[in-house]
Amino acid sequence: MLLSPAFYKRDTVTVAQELLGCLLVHREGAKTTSGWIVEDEAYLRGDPAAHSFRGETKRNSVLFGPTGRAYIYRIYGLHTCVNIVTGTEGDGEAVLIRALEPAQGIELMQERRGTQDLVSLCNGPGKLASALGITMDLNGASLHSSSLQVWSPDSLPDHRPEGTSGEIVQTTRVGITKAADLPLRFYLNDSRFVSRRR
DNA sequence: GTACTGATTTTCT
DNA sequence: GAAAATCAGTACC
Repeated sequence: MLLSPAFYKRDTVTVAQELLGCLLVHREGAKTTSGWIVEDEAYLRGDPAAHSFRGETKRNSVLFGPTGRAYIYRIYGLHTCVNIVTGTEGDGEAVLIRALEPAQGIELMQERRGTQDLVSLCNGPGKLASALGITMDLNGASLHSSSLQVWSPDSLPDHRPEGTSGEIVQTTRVGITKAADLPLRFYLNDSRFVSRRR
C-alpha cells in the first residue's frame, strides 16, 4: 500500500532508514516502472551539503514546502536526481534516492537505459531517474496524488527484494565535498544493486 | 579491477 | 567563472 503522509513527517534519518525496502513507483498510463529502494541518503537542516543550507532559491523551493513531495533537480548539467521531502515542514530536509533493485517494467527500463544488465539499470541516482522516466516536470509532485508514489515493503507479493537479513549499513555520503564525514548514507547490505559499498 | 575525462545546466561568488 | 548529491567511455594494471 501507499505510504501515508505521516510517514514522511518524522525524523529524516528515521525515514531514510525505513524507506529502504520500499517500492518507488512511476505510473505512466498503462505502463508502470518500479524498483525497491536499496540505498538512500539523508540531507538535514544545518547540513552544509544540503541544497537547503543557504536558504530558499528558485531551484530548491520545493524543499521548503510540504513533506511527502518529490524534489527533483538536475546535476552536472545532464543527470536528474530524485529526493523526497521529509521531517518538519520548512526545515528543508530530504532523502536522496540513490539506488533501486528493478521490480516492474524491467523491459522498458532496459530500453531507456540502453543496457540489459539488471545491476546497472538503477544503481545510481541519475540512472534510476532515467530508468523510471522521472523528469523535471515531477519536481514538487505529491507522492500521494501524482504518477510518482512510494509503496510499503509488502506491496508486491509475487516479487520480493533480494536478501533476507534486512541489515542496514550506515556510512558516508557519495559525491559531496562539504560535511563529507557525516554517516548519512544507508543501504541494504544484502543487495547487489547498491551503487557503491563502504 | 582503478584512474581519468568530457558532457552541460544552474547557482552563487 | 567555478563548482556541483553523476555517468559512460577510455586507458591502463
